[in-house]
Formats: sequence, C-alpha cells, structure tokens
Amino acid sequence: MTRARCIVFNAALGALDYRVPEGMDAPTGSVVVVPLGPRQILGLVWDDGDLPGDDYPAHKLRSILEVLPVPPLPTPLRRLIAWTADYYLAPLSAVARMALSSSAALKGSGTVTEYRLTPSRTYGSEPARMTPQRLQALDLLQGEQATMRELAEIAGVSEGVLRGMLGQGLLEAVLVDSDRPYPEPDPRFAQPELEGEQAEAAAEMVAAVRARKFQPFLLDGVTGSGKTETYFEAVAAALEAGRQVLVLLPEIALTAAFLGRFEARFGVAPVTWHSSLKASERRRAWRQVAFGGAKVVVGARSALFLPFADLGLVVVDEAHEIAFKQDDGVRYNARDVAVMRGHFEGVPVVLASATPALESLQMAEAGRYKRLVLPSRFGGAQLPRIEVVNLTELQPPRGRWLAPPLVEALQNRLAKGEQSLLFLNRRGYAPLTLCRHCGFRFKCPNCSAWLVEHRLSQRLACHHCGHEVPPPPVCPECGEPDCLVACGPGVERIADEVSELLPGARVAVVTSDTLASPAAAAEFVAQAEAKAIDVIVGTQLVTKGFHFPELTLVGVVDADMGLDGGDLRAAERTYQQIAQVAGRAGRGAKAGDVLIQTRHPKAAVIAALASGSRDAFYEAETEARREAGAPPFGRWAAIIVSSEDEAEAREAARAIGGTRPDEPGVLILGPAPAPLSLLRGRHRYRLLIAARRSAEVQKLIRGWLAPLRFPPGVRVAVDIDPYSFV
DNA sequence: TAGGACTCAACC
DNA sequence: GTTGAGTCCTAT
Repeated sequence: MTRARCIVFNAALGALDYRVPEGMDAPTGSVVVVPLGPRQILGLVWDDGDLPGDDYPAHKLRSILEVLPVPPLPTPLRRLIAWTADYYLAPLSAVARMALSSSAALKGSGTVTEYRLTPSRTYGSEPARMTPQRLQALDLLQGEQATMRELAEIAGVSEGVLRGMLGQGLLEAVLVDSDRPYPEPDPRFAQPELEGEQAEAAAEMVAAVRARKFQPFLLDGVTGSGKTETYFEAVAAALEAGRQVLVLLPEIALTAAFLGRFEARFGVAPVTWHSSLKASERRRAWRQVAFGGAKVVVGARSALFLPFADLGLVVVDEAHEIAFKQDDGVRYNARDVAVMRGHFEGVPVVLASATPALESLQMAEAGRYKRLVLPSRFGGAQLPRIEVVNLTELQPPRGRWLAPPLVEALQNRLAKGEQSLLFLNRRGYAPLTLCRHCGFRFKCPNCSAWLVEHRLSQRLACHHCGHEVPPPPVCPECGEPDCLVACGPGVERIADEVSELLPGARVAVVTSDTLASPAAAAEFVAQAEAKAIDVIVGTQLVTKGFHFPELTLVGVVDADMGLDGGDLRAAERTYQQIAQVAGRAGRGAKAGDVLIQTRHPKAAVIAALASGSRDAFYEAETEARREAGAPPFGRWAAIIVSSEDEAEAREAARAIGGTRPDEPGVLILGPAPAPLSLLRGRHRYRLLIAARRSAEVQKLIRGWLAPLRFPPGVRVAVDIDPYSFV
C-alpha cells in the first residue's frame, strides 16, 4: 500500500496522509483532489521526509480521489514554497495556493465559451427593445471578450440582460481553447548596438545566463540609463538557450509602457500575469508556463510562484519599490523571494533600479550580489537640473500650493509647447473635509482615518477600507448648509489649480483611480506621447517607468510629506520617490528641470537630491541604520494582533507581551496600539521585535506564539522584515 | 418541542 | 477553515 503525505488546502491543518489507490501515479509535487471530512479539497503531494506528520494508522487512511492533469510542481518551486512558508511564518498551504493560482488551469485543457459584442451590427437601426441596461452594456463592452459572468461585472448589468442580448444577436459566442500557444519572442528581432558600460553589464549577465548558475546582480543605473535595454540582452540569451524568463514589475500600470518596449525588441508582446486577468487568460497563461510554451512572463509579484517548466532568468525591475512587499495574506517581499527562486532554480537574478534599496546595496557591498553600474544617461541625454524651492520664503497664496517659481516654470513650458509633471503622493481632492460651523470632521466608521474627498467621482472615501459616501449637502453634525470645507491638497485639487493658473492647458490626473486598468494606462501613455497632454498631475504612479521625451519640467509639490511618518524607511523612500520622479524630466534631446518644494531645504534628503550626491545620502543613511541596529544590520519583525472587539484585541496583545522571551540581542517593544488603531473594523495592537542579524527571529517567534491560545475573532499576524509600520 | 445560537472537536 | 454533533435556550 502506498501512502502519500499531502498539504491540504486548509490553512489550519498541517500535512495529512492519504492512500494512493492501486494503479494511480502520484509522485511528489502532484496536484490532487482528496477527501476531507464530508468535502473534497485540493491537495499537493509533498515529500514526507520534508514534512512532519503523525503516524496515522494505515487502515484509517482515505484514498486520493484524483490526480489533476497538470505537471507535478517542480522541485525548485516546491523548495521555494517551503522556504517562503518557513521564513515568513506562513502556513505551507497558503504559500502553495499562490502557485496553483488558476483553478481552471488545474482541470486540464479544454474550451471555454466567451462572448463579445457582435462586430458587424449597426446598432443604430435596432428596433425598440433598447433598454437602458442594454445600451449601457453596448457602451461598456466595446472591445471586451469574456465569460458571461465577467461581462456582466464589466457592464454593471445582470447576466439575464446579456442572455437577452445574445438571443437578439447583439452578442456572439466565441469558443476559446485554453491551450492555444503564444507567439514566441525572437531574441534577434531588433538587436541593439550597446556600447560602453551598457555592453559590459549586458555581457556579464549574458555570461551568467549561459553558465546556468545562481548569481544575483544589482543593475544600478541612473534614471534613463537604459537598464531595460541592458537586461533585455540577458532575456535574449535565455531565449536563445530555449529557456523561460520571469520579469517582475511593481505595478500593473507599468506594464503598458513596458510591453511596447519589449515588443520593439523581441517582435511580440510577452505573456502578462496580474490579478485582473480574466479566468480564461489566467488559465491559458498558467498552463503555458507549466508546459514551457510561455517564454517570457511579465507580472506582478504573484507571478513569482508560477510553475515554470524551465526557468532561465529572473528579473525584478524597479527592485526598490515597496509595492513588492505584500502586506496581506502571506506577508512576503517579492524582491527577496525572487532571489531565493533564482537560488533554488540555479539561475541568475537581476535586480534593476536607479535608487536601490539600502538592503540591496548592502548585499552588493558584502559581495553577495554583483553590482553592475550604468552611470550615465543613454543616448547622451543629460540628468536634469535640480532646484529647491524654499516654501518658508516663497509661499504660495492662501488656498494654493504651487509657489511662484514653479508657476512661472509651468507657464514657461506651456508657452514652449513642452510637457510638465507635478508630483504629489496624495489621491483625491483633499485629505480632510470639515464643517466650518461646528468643526465636525468626516471620519471613516471602520478605520482611524479621515475620509478623502474625491471630487471627480463625487465621493468621500476611506483609502484603507473602501468605505464611500456621497458628500452631504448639510453638516451631519450641526445641520448647517454649505459649511463643508476641503483642507489640504490632493492631486485633483492641484490639477484645478493648474487649470486656473494656466487656462487652456490640457491637464491629466494620473493615479490608481484614473489608471485602474492596463487599458487606461495604455491610453494615457498614448495621449502623453502624442502631446495631447500639457501637464500631468500624479501620485507615485508617475514616478515609475514612464518615458516621455517631451517632458522637461518636474515639480515636486510637497517633498516633506513622506518624512512625516518618521518610520524606518521614511528618508530612503522620500529620496527614492523624488529621484525617480525627477528622472522623468529631460529624457529626450531637451534638458530637464526639477523644482522641489519643501519647508526643510536643509534636511539631509533634500540636500542630497539638490546636490545630486546620491552616494553621500546612502552612506549617511547606512550609518544611521547601522547605529540603530535597523535593517539591514538588524532583523526586525512585527506581531499584529487584531479583533473587532477592542478589549479582546488589547487582552490578546497583553497576553503575548506577558510571555515575551528574554534573549540576549533581542529587543521586544510593545504591545502598543497600532498607529492605525482601527482598520477595516478591527482594533489593532502591535509588538515590534528588533534583533541582531545573527538572531533566529523566526524560531523565537514560533516558539513564543505556539503555546498561546486566543478567542475566535482574534487574529495574530507576524510580519517579517516589515515595511509598513501603521 | 422545533429551531436558533453557541461551543467543540475532528478533519488523514 | 469548515463541518456536524451536542448542548442549552426560547418562542410557541
């Protein structure tokens, strides 16, 4: 009788043993369906040598029901899953779930029926029957093809409406084969002539790809230095060798710009992977990755756990981005896990950035990563001139946020027909709305946060939980009409200010609200490139990746904002954001100018940006971290305790604090109410563990929390290497 | 006495 | 995490 140890897809259970029935082949890594009590759930056959289990009596074992028709997860991926679960103190099943991220793909090949608007119809001549819902669907479903359910979602109508339209011939069915292959990128499609440092860096990476061994690279190049073109040569080398490539990007919004550059180099678009893929696209991508037909996959962090058949290279672009840190579910850092994936696969990993994380620089310093430097801009473009605008001396008028020098610069660019970019990392119109009459402030009922006014969508919204209300005509507290005032600026308000100051200027607001889909992002890029936009006002979304040759002015509306929180990485993050957004200026033939508005022109970060002394900033910041024993010189972890009941959360946090281990070199702070003490209706307490580099923090926390029991309703989450301190 | 709210242990 | 069994309680 054969016994198989399985990870069952249930976070609370460890490994369970099942019988492999006569004639069934279920090697390690197989994806299986197993019985659990009265239900059937997904399981993953694991090596029993790697996993502790109980000695469940053989005669009580139940049988595996089915081995799903997908290749067993390869050993390197299984080792990555095990490592991630162990390092981040997450259940194995939660990590394994990220690898089996398309339930449809597991069912094997097949066809799916999708629907789309019937192309050749002339809608204008439709006889009656044009209900408002149908008109809405006709409008919103242009260019869409998906399942009924997805279309209903997109169109905002019920499936019944769409079925009616299908009957009338307004929609047509399309059979989609889940296993149809992708066109293959051609490594020799448009080979560039690289020179100097670019050629040298590319040669190093290409050699490593050909050598097929683990080697992390830190590709450290100033903005506009052609990092992408340089690592594309490593991608080409992997393709020449017939192997697959994974490129991680921090945001989906970036893919539009990236896809264009990829296609120009390799002739076809790469396969994309992100959370808004339709079920059929997800199924196709997953299966092609697993069977080796998807050669280059560009994706958000969730692509990291895809089951590549033969991976030859991993690239993390904009590797400094904090978006790579996942802060719900399994709290992992995709940048670090990507390096581990390279380690287990035995392939090179490229971390590309103009403003590397201190952690990455430190690894290069220690010789663990090989640093490749691109010190100058590609094609002879000059780095922009940076000027600091001291807001304490040059105040904008009351109710305005752009100081005279910045206004003048904007007017100047508009007159010359050049583009400008204003950066403010705050979505919406105003971060706070209050009643002038009684002082009432709009607060989120589920979070300790103000409601942010969004004037474009006519909403007061919480940015933490999604709670939204329409702005009321009278104060909800005192009933006074017309008494609500907006406090402080958001990007929408800055856009209004620009429109007032520069009548006739075409202004675009670029945030996650306005660029919600890859299609919207592509539209924005097309407009900006066609010079249909004069001034872009955006959040951190515009700090990344975009390349607009006609953009010659960047204004940083409030350089001090990021420094407020005072967390570990505040200075580093401010430096990165401003350096990145400054890097959008003067990428073409014309030189660029950057104006940074600040109240603290003497602050180290601002001074470093103004003088262009990046190394000096990093050195000072490194020393400060070393002094404080902060990462990367120490190991930090957080324990977050939450419950809908305030007293219950406090009590649980106190219980954890009360049993704190006493170890040399480990400092445990808290529990204290989290800065965001109420989030999505849950009251939160935090403990912070600060340990020296050599300490075994995970082991310590595991041993500490294991014996503790909490009431149902209480959640205890551990965050290893935390980035968020709220 | 049927049905709801709740706790608890098992799930291989 | 989910389920079913068991317990207690209440409205009828």
